[in-house]
Amino acid sequence: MTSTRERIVAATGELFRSQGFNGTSLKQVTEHAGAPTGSIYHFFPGGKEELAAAVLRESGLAYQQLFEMIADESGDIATAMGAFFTGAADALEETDFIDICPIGNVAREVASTHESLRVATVDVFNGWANSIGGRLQAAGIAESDAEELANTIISAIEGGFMLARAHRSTDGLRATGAHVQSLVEAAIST
Amino acid sequence: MTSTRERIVAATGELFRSQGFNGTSLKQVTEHAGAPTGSIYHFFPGGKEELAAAVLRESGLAYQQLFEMIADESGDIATAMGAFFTGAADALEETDFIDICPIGNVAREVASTHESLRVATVDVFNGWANSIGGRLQAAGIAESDAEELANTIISAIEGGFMLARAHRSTDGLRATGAHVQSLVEAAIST
DNA sequence: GTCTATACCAAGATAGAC
DNA sequence: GTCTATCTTGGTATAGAC
Repeated sequence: MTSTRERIVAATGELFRSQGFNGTSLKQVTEHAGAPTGSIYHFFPGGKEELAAAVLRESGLAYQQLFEMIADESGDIATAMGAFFTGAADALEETDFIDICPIGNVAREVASTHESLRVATVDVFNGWANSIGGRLQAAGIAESDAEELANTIISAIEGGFMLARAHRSTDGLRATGAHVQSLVEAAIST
Repeated sequence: MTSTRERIVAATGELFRSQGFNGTSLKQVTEHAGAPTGSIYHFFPGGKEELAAAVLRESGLAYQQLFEMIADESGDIATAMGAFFTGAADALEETDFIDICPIGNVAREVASTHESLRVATVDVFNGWANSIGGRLQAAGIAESDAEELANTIISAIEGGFMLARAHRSTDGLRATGAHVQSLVEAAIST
């Protein structure tokens, strides 16, 4: 029993994963969501841009919660990061290399063209950085170092997703996960 | 005295940097290049997709040559990587955050939708990986380790570009450059 | 709040004169 | 090989009945 709004947001997120922002038409959204054209403008009067902002913020939060869950289960942050990469790699393989962060897919498309969406992606990235950075600080890393390391980790994740989708292989992504894990371990032990 | 073909490719590359593949229209290309519509189809009978493939391959090669030049000047590969990140960060700031790798901009847009362009991005990434990996091997790192590290470096570069454009700040990119440099130093010293 | 029809415009691509 | 005019399609967005 999902609401029309939820179906529209979910369908847009899925399409963003495989086609990005400019590559996704609202017609495709309505078809996948099983909703009429008018519903998009009923729930999102600002049209495509407002819909996209909602998709970015909501799926960004979902990924953050996923990370928090993995971090809670893993005990220490270094192995948690490794587990996050492994889980993402598995998900990619299982979905023929499309089930991947829609935020990163859209971020470079809109950074210079849609200011409201650029801001939405930054807000999401900052939320992730706070989440990861907090865990790093809890492991004994100084605040400014933790912040920088968190940003590097996010860079490696998003860049790793890019290479994995291009190569249609997760080998590099898994190796990058191991590199990130060792980087975190080194930062904690110093 | 640039040829029409060169102007078209250059204009498309610039537009890809700020708007990506789907966000760039052929009309914009002709306007920026000062060329008529027909010229695009004269030089690139395959239309937008063939033009894009040429842009990706040619600018990919240009970045590879830029890296080789920096690596030659820097002496050791670890400081070369740091210099590459710093140079990219400077270029970003000087151009209001648009002068950035068009390949990475386009890669995630086309990976699941335009097979010929996906292949073009992979070829470019492999060229970079060989270039960086060769330098790492020359510094004494084993072949398979060098290959994996090269891919992680490329991930960090492309992901770092993404965050820098979203944040409109190069602080994170510079910090990531330092992290990459230390990762390379650690790999060499073991 | 749901749905259909449609307005309006920009996209990629093509034809054919020069 | 250059350029203009145009075809066709598909895009976003809106109007208005129900």
